[in-house]
Amino acid sequence: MTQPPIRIVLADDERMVRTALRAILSAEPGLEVAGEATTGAEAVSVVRELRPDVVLMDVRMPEVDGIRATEQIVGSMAQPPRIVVVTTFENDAYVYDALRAGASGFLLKRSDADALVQAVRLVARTDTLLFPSALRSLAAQHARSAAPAAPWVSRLTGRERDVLRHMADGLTNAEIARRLDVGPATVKSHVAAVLAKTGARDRTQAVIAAYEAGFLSGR
Amino acid sequence: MTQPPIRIVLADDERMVRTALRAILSAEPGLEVAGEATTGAEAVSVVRELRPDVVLMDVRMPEVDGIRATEQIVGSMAQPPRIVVVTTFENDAYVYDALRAGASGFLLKRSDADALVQAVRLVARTDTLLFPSALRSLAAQHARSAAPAAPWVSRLTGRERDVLRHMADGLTNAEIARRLDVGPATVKSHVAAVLAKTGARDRTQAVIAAYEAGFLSGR
DNA sequence: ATCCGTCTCCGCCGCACGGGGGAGGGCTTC
DNA sequence: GAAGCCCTCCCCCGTGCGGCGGAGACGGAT
Repeated sequence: MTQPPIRIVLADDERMVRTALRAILSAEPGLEVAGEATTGAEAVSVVRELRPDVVLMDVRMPEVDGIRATEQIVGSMAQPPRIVVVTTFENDAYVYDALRAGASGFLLKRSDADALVQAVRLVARTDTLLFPSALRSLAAQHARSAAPAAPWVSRLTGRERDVLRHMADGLTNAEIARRLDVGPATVKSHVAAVLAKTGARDRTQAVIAAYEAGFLSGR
Repeated sequence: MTQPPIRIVLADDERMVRTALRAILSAEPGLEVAGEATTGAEAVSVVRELRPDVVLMDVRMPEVDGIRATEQIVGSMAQPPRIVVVTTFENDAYVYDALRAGASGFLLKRSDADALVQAVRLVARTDTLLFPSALRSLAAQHARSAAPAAPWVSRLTGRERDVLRHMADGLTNAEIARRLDVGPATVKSHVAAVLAKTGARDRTQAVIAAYEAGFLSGR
């Protein structure tokens, strides 16, 4: 029943945090802290060298952040370790980005010692609580529409948004005019403004921009 | 340091599975199997009555399946329990549907006792390993594009797919012709075919259809 | 040997679209 | 009260687009 210990690398720029994590994890039978890193870049090289089973990765780190480091590790190793991203807030953006980058799990800094240990043990096993394969594509898909939060969207006037939404429903200018109860010429003006602001050449490109920017999020 | 036990409800139509789960969980200090259910409908009423902390929910169950039961529980209770969906395969569809329904985690049936216990403990804590709030919207978003798998897509010929992809990049017929190294008239023919098969009136509607059908999944 | 689907291309026609430029009324801002 | 922004609407013009009908060439299926 004796198994090889779960080897862990800690990546966090604050010494206090690393010390605390190490203290908790080292006390656990079957867990072993193999190494530490204080920057994202260092994390990548340390992980590549030590080939641990699990990496506890802070999001905020100098130079290269945790997300990017995760990306590089997952992208460059044949059998990358499970990476648990440690974060302070339940910030949505972080979650999506980290999933897309290849993280296997999340841990909030306010979690207690028990949760930490359990999370590490769990994520070290291959197929327990959810994700990698399934969520990877899901996150990738979501990233496209939620990531940039396009700049031009905020520059559209209210009417222009109305018109763009109807354009994205595949309506002609005349149809939009009827829906909005205005003249066709008015719609043309709004369409022209939308094209200018989105940088689109024609209505098709404008609709594409709307989709890519997640402009249609509210249906 | 003594905390109230984590109360669990098991929902699975196979007695063997329930017995096994109960044996494992009951042996653990701090865990308590509060009740069982053998159908989705029964699961809903049992959970509503017992108000457990965690529900282990099988996907395949007579009458109402686990996904639907999860939906009903999460949708009808002010403070719904954490629901862990138990599944045999890493079937993508199940994962997405379950997330959308409000499940908090996943467990494969082949998981060992240890993983089971850890998963339950973990998911019982409020904010440890990821999800609910964050993944809910993510899953909802994904559902739209992954659900139907439009019928017309399979009817497109290879060339028509090429053309549609370029249409969805916002190119004109002339530009597509250059990219594909064919005459403009040829592209027109393909575009006409695409419009007919997608039921679109113009290229804009065709592009919309492509997006809605998740036709652009591969970039 | 025949048929059918696919890919390739042709002409003609009508129209919705988009570009350019302008104009008036209503609103807030300063 | 002048300046700006937004919404509304007008004309003219060129053209990309889509509908219609047709055709030749290649391949696989029967």
